[in-house]
Amino acid sequence: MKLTPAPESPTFQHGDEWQSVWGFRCGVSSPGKGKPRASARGGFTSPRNRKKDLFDFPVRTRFAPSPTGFVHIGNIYGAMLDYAFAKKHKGGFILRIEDTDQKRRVDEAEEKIYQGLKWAGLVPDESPEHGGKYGPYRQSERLEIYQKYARQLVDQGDVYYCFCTPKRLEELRQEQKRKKRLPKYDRLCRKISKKEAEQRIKNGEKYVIRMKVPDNEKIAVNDLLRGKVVFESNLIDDQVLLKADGFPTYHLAVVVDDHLMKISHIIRGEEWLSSAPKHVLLYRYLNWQMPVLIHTANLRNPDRSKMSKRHGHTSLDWYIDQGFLPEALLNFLSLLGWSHPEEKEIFSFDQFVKLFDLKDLSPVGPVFDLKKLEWMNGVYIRNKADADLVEFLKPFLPEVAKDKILTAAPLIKERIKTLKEASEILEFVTRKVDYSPDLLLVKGLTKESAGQMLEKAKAAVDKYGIDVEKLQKEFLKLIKDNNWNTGNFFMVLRTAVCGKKITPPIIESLPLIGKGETLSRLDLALSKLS
RNA sequence: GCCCCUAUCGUCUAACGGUUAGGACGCCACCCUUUCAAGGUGGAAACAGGAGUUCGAUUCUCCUUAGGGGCACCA
Repeated sequence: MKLTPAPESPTFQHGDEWQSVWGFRCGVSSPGKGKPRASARGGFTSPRNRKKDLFDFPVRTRFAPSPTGFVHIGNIYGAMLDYAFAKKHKGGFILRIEDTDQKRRVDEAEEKIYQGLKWAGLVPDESPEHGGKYGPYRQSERLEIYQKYARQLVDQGDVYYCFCTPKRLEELRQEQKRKKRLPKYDRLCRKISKKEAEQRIKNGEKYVIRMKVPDNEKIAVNDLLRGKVVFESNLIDDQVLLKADGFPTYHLAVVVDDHLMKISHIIRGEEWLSSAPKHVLLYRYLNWQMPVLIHTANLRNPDRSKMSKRHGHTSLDWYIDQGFLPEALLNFLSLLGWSHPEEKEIFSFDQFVKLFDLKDLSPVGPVFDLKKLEWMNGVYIRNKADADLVEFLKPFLPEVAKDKILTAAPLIKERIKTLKEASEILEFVTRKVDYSPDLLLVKGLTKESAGQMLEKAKAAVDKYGIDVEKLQKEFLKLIKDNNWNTGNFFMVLRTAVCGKKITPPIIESLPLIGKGETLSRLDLALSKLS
């Protein structure tokens, strides 16, 4: 059995740096130091001990989503890693639209991707929108390119024409499934001579192009996180590369594009690891240098399944609508599979870019913990200057005037975890919240005593207007003079004015309502008591 | 069915053969306090199991178990 060596990654500096640059050595086991698990598999250097990263070629990463619908939070996670790694090395971050599946294409999806990236601040250097020297960046616009390489592979004899109908393939699969065998193409058309195949094509027969996968080989994939992963070629299907509609499949397109676009590091989800040997084969057939491959763990639902709509909130839009701040979301996401060297939890994205390294990523799929995200978002909200916070708050408080939002900002920033919560906590500002009279009878107060408190509070407001400092003094005096319970007094006032027991500090909230409305609400409360 | 990946508190993670296994979210208690928060202090909470290797394994190897991913003319 022949062993196919793991293809080498792009040019590297020779000598000692090699290992530290790539974080692994191809096919050489590394004794001694290194992340234990990894060193046994391929010899990682220790992230903490590693030398400076030295690249003698520009780092270029790509985010390559399919425009099939909404932007998934996992998309943002992946794009963030791409962006951070590229920027850390002063390299390029490329957006490529993988729209080779006509059936699944959704028109608005591409626009959503641009918006999502913009919101998150992960703006690509090259994209269909921005252009760039390696375009077009939409795969549907690169058809001739794929066809050209498909032709080359035909000429080299590394691929073959296949005329099997989808129906036959389906039946084949069913049969294999029934026999509990590996579902795999039976290579029927591999026997057809090139001449015959070309004749049949001339006759107008529909065909696809499949790659010839060699027998009895071990195909090694070098993954930056997992070291060398070896696959049996016998278990790999003769993958379709060019579909009957002339579009490439992912496997052809991704290899051709990553090479032509000079992508140095392919960062993609772990679901691609199984098809990586196919790509290794294609790089070999095309005689191209293999980029660095890294398969990152997918985000998980609390039940550990791949994060999906069924269980939680996966759409970026949901997070935006809830009022999560982009910097909070990125900070949270950066802590999935990675940790700050000083164990910090809160740090800027710039810090992350500086400290992040692909090699330090954990191969384990992290559960997305919304509670922690909420906490972190709260931290970011609290840390924002009031004037800045106002801008973020405005869309969530369409009925509240800007100056009132500014007044409210310091009162609510310690009480909300998402911007959306502001609308609930400030509900009393724009409307009289209805409540039951019982609510005014705090801790066994009688109607009379509660009424007395409100009468005197009203008199104070009437006299001093909404002057926070004066009211503060006056209310405390009233409490002392009348020998009231401090908590009770403020709670009665709070309920009367806001209609609920949970509000920002009550005196400071009065300016949000104004004198006239405050008096009117106190009157309403008094009438509820009589 | 087959292939591949993975395994530290409930969750996110630190640990690179020798630690009272550290931090964060969440949870509980107390303090502060006009409610709620925020803040402060403290607490409960983990090395999946079994064999090796070693003077010594959370850490290295193997097996088991469990979880995840993949096996399309989808990406």
